Amino acid sequence: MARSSRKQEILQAALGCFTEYGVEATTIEMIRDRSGASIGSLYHHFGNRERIIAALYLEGIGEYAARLEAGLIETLDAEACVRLFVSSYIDWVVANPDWARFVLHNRGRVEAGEMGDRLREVNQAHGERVGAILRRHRESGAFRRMPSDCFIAVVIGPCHDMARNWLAGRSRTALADVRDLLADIAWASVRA
Amino acid sequence: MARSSRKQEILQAALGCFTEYGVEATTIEMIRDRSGASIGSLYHHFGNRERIIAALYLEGIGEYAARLEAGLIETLDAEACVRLFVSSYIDWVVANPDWARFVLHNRGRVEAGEMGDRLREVNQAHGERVGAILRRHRESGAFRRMPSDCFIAVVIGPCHDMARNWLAGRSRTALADVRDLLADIAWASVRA
DNA sequence: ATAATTCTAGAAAATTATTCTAGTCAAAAC
DNA sequence: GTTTTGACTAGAATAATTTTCTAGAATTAT
Repeated sequence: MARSSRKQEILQAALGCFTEYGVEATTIEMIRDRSGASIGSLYHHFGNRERIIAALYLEGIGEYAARLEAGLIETLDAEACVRLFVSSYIDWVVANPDWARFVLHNRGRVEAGEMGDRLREVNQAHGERVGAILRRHRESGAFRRMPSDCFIAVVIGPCHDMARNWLAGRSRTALADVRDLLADIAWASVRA
Repeated sequence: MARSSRKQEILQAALGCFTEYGVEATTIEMIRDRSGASIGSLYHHFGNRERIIAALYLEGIGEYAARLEAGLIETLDAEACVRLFVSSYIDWVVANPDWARFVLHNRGRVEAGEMGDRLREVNQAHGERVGAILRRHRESGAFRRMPSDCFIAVVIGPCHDMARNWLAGRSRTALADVRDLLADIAWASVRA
């Protein structure tokens, strides 16, 4: 067995349980069962239940953030930049629905817990890198003037809501089908 | 002691604990302590921990939904209607921050749990009443054509994100100060 | 080969949630 | 005015779940 594969097996088992039964309702025993690991192994790798949740969360947003930043670096045009925000988010959700659902519903839990500081660090670092890229466009006058908090919320907020509904099976519209519409609206909302 | 005041005391105590320590970390014992109730009383009123969470959630969205619907009934103009969505949401969050934070972060938990069906019923009924009001405007051509799922997400999504950030103390901008800006953007995003 | 380290195992202990029995209290029925 | 009924409270007992702990297997480094 490859090194630390057990750790990944546990995380995958946990995500499976969380998706199927909800985070609250899954017990350590269920994760142990599905992963084939022992209690000892589980606690060796993660220390406690909460850190399993936090690890899954951090890995999820990490992958998405990396993708977004990689794309942004190559994108010089303000409009393309805004559209990339929308489309890379939608693409990630469509490609990783279980992970996306978990991440969308558990930020508060992780932030309130012992890994909260760690998460805030990671988010802040990511936010600053993205912010630096956006600042160029803002200063060049490509965007309507508004607080930067608002800018992010306006661009990605509709995607979050739409994804949440789609992931919960509440949406009659396929998420992938509204990618371009949401990108249009996002750009129209923030252009100068 | 007025009838069923104990029940409300327990709910308030629970919300206090959830705000202070997070939902995961608060135990029945902590709620018992803060409310002054006994274990027996707690279980008499709610049956289990999850139903305390669900009751708090349902009461929270209920109050907000009632306010919104009351406003919508008196609003005949399409633009005013969209602005009302934004402003009544922001006003509610500013007036009830703890409750708003709890509701924003625990929808998934309640939906996944035993009260999930009940919540979906309530949400669907609310959605249909609101949808009926919006349909008039849509059919009169006041709105840009888009799936109704998208419409809601575009109007209220930025508010959700902004509120989430503000409630978590991540926002430098006061939420009340961007109410009109968000309403402007919402209307610009959905007008024909 | 052997020492060091990481990892796995599962029983034992601790913590937390829930059930259960025994009541109190206030109002309705008689 | 007492009895009865049902809602409510109490806390001990029980059950479920998480966490700790000790021992040993597997892997890596020396």
